[in-house]
Amino acid sequence: MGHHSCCNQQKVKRGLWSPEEDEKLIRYITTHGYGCWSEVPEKAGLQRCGKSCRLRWINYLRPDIRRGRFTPEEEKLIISLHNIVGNRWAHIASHLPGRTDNEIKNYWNSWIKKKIRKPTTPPSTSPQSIELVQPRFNSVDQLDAIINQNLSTKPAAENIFHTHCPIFTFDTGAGDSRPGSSARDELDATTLNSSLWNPSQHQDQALSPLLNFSCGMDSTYLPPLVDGMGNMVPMEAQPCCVGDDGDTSKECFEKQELNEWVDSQQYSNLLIWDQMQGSLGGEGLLTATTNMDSLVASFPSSL
DNA sequence: AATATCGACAACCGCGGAAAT
DNA sequence: AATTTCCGCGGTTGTCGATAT
Repeated sequence: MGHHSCCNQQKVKRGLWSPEEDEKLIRYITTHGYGCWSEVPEKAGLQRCGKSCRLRWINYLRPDIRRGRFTPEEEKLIISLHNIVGNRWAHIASHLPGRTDNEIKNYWNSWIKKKIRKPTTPPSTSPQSIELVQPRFNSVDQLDAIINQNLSTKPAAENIFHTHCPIFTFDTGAGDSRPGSSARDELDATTLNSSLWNPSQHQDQALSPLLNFSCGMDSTYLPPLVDGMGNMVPMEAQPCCVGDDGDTSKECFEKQELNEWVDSQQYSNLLIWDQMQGSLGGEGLLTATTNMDSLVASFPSSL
């Protein structure tokens, strides 16, 4: 009974690692590599269970670990990813080189505490980073459900970026989506700028599709436009999710540009949600979701 | 000045599923 | 084919110096 625990040896040390233990583990892993954690303790001369060794190496000792405070870019990415995939820390960490799931999880939890501590903080005094996590339009639960369902029905999908469901944000034109700006330049440099998707078709810059998670992101976060065989898949043959970064989208919405754009698209499925409150304090689409809700509600349950 | 609380970080635990036997 | 072992993940607790009471 209870023998399934990994730490059932007689002499198992627990708690914080000493420098000597670190030394032993580093020496062993750097010379032998790792493949079987369960045999590491014995071979490295450590009174630990393999699980503890793995954790220590992955989260602290491995050479390519990245330390220090999160950069603003990393924070934004964490928030954006969490908005979509929730508490999938390992998945989020996979998009932040050198960061571990544990670190991100700790960071998020302490952040949430901060947020809960002062639920009614005046905007003038609240840090911007806290404003950024103010979500989002009221059907986000539906969004999560749809995305989760989509993930679970695609066996090869490791994460959302490896599904056949591209996710885009579009900026509404106040800033980086202007022609010649960095975001547009970045867009043009990606595979999105192909015969399948021509940004120049969208003369209204307010509706130009951008990379995931607002402006300035690395192109590696682009969802693939290939199927499982490596063949290009026409955009209109794929389900598509579109998000907005929120800065000036209310204005866009009021001008009906968004609805017109949506109507003009040929995606088999189109989902729109408000990704986060804009950095400029814009109210985003979450304040005008009449069409959002109907869009979501009209989704085929198979998606 | 002593103690309680906080916050950032480190580590542990059980679980589900993969891999091995 | 069934059972055991192992691995990775996410929730949770532990540690300890800093800060507040």
